[in-house]
Amino acid sequence: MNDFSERVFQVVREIPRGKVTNYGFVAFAAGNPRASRGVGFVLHRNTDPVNTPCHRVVFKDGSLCKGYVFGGPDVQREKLEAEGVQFLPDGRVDMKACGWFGENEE
DNA sequence: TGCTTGACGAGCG
DNA sequence: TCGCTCGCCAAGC
Repeated sequence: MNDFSERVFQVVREIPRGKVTNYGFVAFAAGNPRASRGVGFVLHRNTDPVNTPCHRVVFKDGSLCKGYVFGGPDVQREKLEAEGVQFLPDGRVDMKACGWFGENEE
């Protein structure tokens, strides 16, 4: 495990329940604002989905990741809805209401 | 050992 | 405003 991926996992674990964030913020928090692609790869190789809620990480516009490997976007959406995340009519996450960008507004 | 790929994001034309 | 390209990182072949 490398420092970058460690930070990625740490940031994801800090996402409050019922909140979501995007790859760009995770990359920024991990120390590489432009490494969003690397974040996606690290989360794709996530070996501990229980402690690392990668389903709380979505696209910048709130879209779910089509490559979600733990059941698909449909399962990812169910997990988020179960945590209280609000969805828009077009199927995207309401980032304005549930977006988390390091703010301690738990 | 080096190139390519993959759950993305931002900048520029 | 839309589309293309580059940047980043790690793993697989």
